Amino acid sequence: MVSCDDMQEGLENKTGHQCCSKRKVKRGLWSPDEDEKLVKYITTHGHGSWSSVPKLAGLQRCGKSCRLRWINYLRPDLKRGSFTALEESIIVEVHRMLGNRWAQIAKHLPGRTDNEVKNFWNSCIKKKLIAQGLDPKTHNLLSNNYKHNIPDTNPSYPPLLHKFSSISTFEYQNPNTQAFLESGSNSSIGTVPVSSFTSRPSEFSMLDESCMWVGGYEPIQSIKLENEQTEQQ
DNA sequence: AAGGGACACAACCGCCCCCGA
DNA sequence: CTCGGGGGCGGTTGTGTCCCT
Repeated sequence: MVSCDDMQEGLENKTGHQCCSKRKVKRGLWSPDEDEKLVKYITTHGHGSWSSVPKLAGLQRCGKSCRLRWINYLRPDLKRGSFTALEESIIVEVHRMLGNRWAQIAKHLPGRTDNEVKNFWNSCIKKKLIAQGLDPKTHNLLSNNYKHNIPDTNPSYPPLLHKFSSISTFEYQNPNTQAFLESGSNSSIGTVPVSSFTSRPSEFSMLDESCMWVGGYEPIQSIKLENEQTEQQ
């Protein structure tokens, strides 16, 4: 049996990152002791240059490995646990607009990492979309021939969308906020500046000018909605 | 109880971009 | 302008766990 470290020893100077090519680095799962060292160092000093973190923190790891461990697992502001229906709907909607730009998508989900979103997409959402007869890449309908081979195993899909039966007022600090209007099962039918948003669509989602999701969490703008309800599309 | 398939999640790889020398 | 290093990102693989047979 060849251990990961043994294999790595042979490969060390051929592959891997340049930042760790000069040092013997450990790979694989992080031990609680390593986690503790990394957390202790970063909370005390900040990460600064990641390439120097392992040395200064007393770790035999690559700087990139430290960065990844911190960002994906050790960061104190991480939200653990299952994705909520709202988070899922945000992922689907943003993915439809941006594609596989996981880091961008993750920015719409405070406390979630790009890796987490990517894993959730690949292990869960992708299958749900396919089961619904939707192409997970384009979000368009798949061909009938393809759909016929897909079992109807996910009657609960599509994900929950916020549905507003009426809108009384919008109060925006930022007039550039965009509303992405939805109509039935169609994709977004257009974007309009919210300041001129006078119709009352039953379903919509909004992004501000920096593409931050407005409806998903603590709103940037003050939005007053009447008769808000959440239901299956 | 054992084994093997499915699944979720952690971690790594390799490429690209940016920035400073 | 060019080059090299650092960091960010998406794709992929590895590993542990659960569940079914």
